[in-house]
Amino acid sequence: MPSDNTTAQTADQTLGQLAYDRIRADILKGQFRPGSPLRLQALKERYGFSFSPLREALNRLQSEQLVVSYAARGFRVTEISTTEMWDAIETRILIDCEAFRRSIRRGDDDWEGRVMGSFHKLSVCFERNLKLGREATEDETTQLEDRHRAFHGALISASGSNWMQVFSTQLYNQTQRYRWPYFTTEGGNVFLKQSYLAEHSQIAAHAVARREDEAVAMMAKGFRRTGEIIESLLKGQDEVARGT
Amino acid sequence: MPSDNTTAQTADQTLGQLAYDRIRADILKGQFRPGSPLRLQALKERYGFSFSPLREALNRLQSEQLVVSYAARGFRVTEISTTEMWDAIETRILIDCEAFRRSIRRGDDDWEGRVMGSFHKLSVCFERNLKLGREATEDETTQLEDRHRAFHGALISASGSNWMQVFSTQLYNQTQRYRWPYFTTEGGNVFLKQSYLAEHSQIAAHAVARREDEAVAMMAKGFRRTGEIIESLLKGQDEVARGT
DNA sequence: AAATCCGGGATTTTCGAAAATATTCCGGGG
DNA sequence: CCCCGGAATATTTTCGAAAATCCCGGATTT
Repeated sequence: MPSDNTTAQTADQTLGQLAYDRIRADILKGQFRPGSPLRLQALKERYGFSFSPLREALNRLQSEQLVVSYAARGFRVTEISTTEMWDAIETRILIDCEAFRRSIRRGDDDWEGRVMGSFHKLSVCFERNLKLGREATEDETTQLEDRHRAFHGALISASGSNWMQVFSTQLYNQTQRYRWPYFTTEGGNVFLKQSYLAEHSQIAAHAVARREDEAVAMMAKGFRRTGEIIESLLKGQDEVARGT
Repeated sequence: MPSDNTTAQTADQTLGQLAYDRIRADILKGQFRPGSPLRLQALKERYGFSFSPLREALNRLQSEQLVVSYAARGFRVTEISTTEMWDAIETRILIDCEAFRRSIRRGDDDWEGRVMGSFHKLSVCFERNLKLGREATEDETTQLEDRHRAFHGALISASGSNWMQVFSTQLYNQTQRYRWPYFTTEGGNVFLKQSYLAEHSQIAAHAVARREDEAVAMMAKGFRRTGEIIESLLKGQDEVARGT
């Protein structure tokens, strides 16, 4: 059922921007299978936008490597693979760690405020989802994911580099594609463990204490650990699928 | 006078792709002043494409930070500034040097072939333009620029990282915006000097000899030197403009 | 049997105009 | 004289349909 866009257009949101936001969110949450075609008719029925704003969105997503386009054959969701994941992770380590290092050197009180503030919000949400006693709803999971993103954004927010910011966001989006499926498995969110929160807490502490090397090393280690966990889960899944 | 697009569409080029290529090339060559609005009517008259392919192109360029869009107020060419330039350069150093290092470690004979081959083509073109005895035409300058780009692409072509490739290209585009104006000044191409060619020659030599640290250090130094030259030229230009 | 060559339907891409939105200009009031 | 509405104009955004292209299946040829 298409949503109602007639009332939208509040503020400065064009339909194209709205379509972009929604399709991107859906790709990041795996609503479209990697590699599957994004047919305009289907998107029109799903979202209620007409072709123009949809194409606008898809073209932007193409530049961000979330979709690929084939001349006169339309768009597809970009494939995922372990190799691609590690490329995104290692490149993110390169970018984020450098941006983090610079932020630790240059960050002022405002930066410290953003780091501790966003950590607090992450922490509160984390504990809340942890104590639910049931599966988290999509909204609850989305909120946690958003706060996690905001925290990492805050860490590097005093780097002074626009480009690192842009690239970091792009890579965060990519890696979210790999993480999200495991937020919503039967056994609950794989990453919803005290050890994860503790790790983030230590990163924040190192950051504001200006322990550059410790902070950066811990960040890199965290990224790699996440990659390893996902890799092992992916592998297990493959074996199940293959019946081995 | 709009160009004739009726015969185009050879191979798998859509009009949108064509528009993207041409507008991007024109932005990189400073055909549109930084900060100036890109009006659809004007673009339509200039290129002969209708709105849809033009918007398609602009949306893609937006994601690459070559244009900025304002909701319901259209698109503008992204501004340039010394700060922005240094951000692009320093970020490119981060990306390209790491990708270069990995290529030096992992590159096989094919990679060496690409490095030496593309250097040769650059070198030939360089010498040719140097001996012209007159101002280079736009085509001659474009050829030199393309081969310079190809050489830097070859250097990092064995990094094994897609993402670094993508980011490197994006940053190369950005920095070209700053370099191109000085390819075509009255006194001739500022960068058309033997010392520049010699530097690139040494980088290639270090690369195939697998002298990792020397190669990478020289690359970083080259990027920074270019930045300094442009900065001083920009400053001088400002003073002229201001009449000091 | 494999390869090639059509049609028909599905899909994307492009167009031109309508709708929505911004910008400019002008006259009136403070 | 300057500031504020408000119509007229310019521009962007969106729509729906036409044109171009692709895809699938069946018939024909080798």
